Amino acid sequence: MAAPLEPLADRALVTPLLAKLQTRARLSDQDRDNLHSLYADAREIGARRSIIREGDRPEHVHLMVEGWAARYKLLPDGDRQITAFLIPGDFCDLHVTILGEMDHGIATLTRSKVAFIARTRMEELTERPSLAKAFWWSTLVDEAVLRSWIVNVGRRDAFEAVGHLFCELYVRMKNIGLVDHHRFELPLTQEEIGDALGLTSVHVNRVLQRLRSEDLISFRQGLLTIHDYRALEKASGFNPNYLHMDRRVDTPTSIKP
Amino acid sequence: MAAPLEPLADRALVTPLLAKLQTRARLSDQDRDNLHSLYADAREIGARRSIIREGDRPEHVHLMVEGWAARYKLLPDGDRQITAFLIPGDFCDLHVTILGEMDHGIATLTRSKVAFIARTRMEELTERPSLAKAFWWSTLVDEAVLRSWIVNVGRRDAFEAVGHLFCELYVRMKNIGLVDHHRFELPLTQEEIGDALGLTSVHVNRVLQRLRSEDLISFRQGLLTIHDYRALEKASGFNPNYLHMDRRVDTPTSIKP
DNA sequence: CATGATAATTAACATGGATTAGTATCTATC
DNA sequence: GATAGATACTAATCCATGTTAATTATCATG
Repeated sequence: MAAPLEPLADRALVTPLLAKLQTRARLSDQDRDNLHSLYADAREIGARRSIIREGDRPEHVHLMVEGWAARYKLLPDGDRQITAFLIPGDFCDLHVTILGEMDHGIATLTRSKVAFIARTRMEELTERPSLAKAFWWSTLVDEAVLRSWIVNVGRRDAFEAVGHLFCELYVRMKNIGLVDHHRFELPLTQEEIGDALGLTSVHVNRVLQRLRSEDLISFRQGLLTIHDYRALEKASGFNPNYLHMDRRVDTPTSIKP
Repeated sequence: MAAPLEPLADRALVTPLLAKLQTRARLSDQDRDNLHSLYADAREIGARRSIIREGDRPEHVHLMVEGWAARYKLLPDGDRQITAFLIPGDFCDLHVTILGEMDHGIATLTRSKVAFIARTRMEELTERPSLAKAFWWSTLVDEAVLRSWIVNVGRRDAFEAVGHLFCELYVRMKNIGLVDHHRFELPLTQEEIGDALGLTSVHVNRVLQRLRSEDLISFRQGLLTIHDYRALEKASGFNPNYLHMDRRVDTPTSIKP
């Protein structure tokens, strides 16, 4: 339960999780209080640290508060395939209660803040239909993103795939208020980008050069600027419909991180 | 509501849906009756017919009763990426109520029987916690399968990818009682296999030849026989853990289709 | 500021799978 | 059982991406 005397200021605060869930769901003040209470046990985790491993049966649900993490699977030969990038407001393992055992691992990419939420607390929350529905929506969008990644890896060439990934991350980051003037933190190495798209870091490098030479982006020191979003969208065949946000991407939002 | 005088014989019948959901969930007789009632409005659909298209806001949830279908996305250049094969017992679009608009299409591959279920009926059913949980489990497994496909397309070579797909379909078909002596109906053209794995039909053909020449499979006239499952599993790096079935794959089951 | 660690870049070469263009075989239909 | 349309199979060529490895840039830190 949330503390009884939650200050109003806290209610005004829009966390990434809240921003994300409000994309589609209408949430009451009490829903918001409940969501804020999830941050109670937020822990700092260093960069490149494991959050959960394949085979684990974790006691907690994990929620990204700050920083980036990746969901990945390892192959027998040591290759790694990243299947999702997790940004603030994303749950790492909403499902683990039902599936039992993790079939993949999750690790931070940057120094992060991760909220640990007891499974029972999660179950309490999902008894509220509004929150259950909001979480359900969020899971379904995750699924739609996975489908889109299959297309990216299966049918787009490297140039399109990188462009598409950048468009997706731009929209997702914008949705939680973390884009400023077409610019956002993208703390990924070229190898990590390659591990997400089934490419080598060498080839990712080639593609990035081309994206820069065509004046579509700047990308240095973990900051990505998209100079011409429409052109990038077109060059990569990006259509944001699968992210299921009603808001127009270009509408400025007043979300504060 | 199920008919009040459902004959007992019907209760004994194990449909693919029931077989699948019982993999993990314990279901009461009433749950089963409710599930059987979903088949009330089952319609025949010819091969290669659209079930839903991208952009649709369907009135019904669709459930595969017989036959095969595919979930796919089309690219601007006309390329197609299949993101899932749907077999009996699979829901096509459990999510559409919440996401609103389809971000991909679904079409039959063979002549099929598809149950049409009113959205309101679905909502009634999910008020039963046992069924809500069973559906939730099924959605999460679908998500795990998507992750696995990303690995398949992103990191495995064509030979491994085809082998991996065959292993997955073998386990899924076995789970709903449609495998007989390591042999099951796989009514996919080489082009459809390619569209699922990001390969051309020409290359799929080469891979199939190799799988045959290594005595791993037979595949003709829509029937796949896996001669050496363990070897195929090994050659393709298949690990069934992501399908989250407790049952051992090799345990014979008594399910009748 | 020297030291190492990590990441980005470049280059030379190798290759898996695409492309194209067939031929052969199957299946359905009249 | 003749015909047409799908599907399966084969072969030659090409290119996007992988591989390997060396060089440079960037970053953290004692």
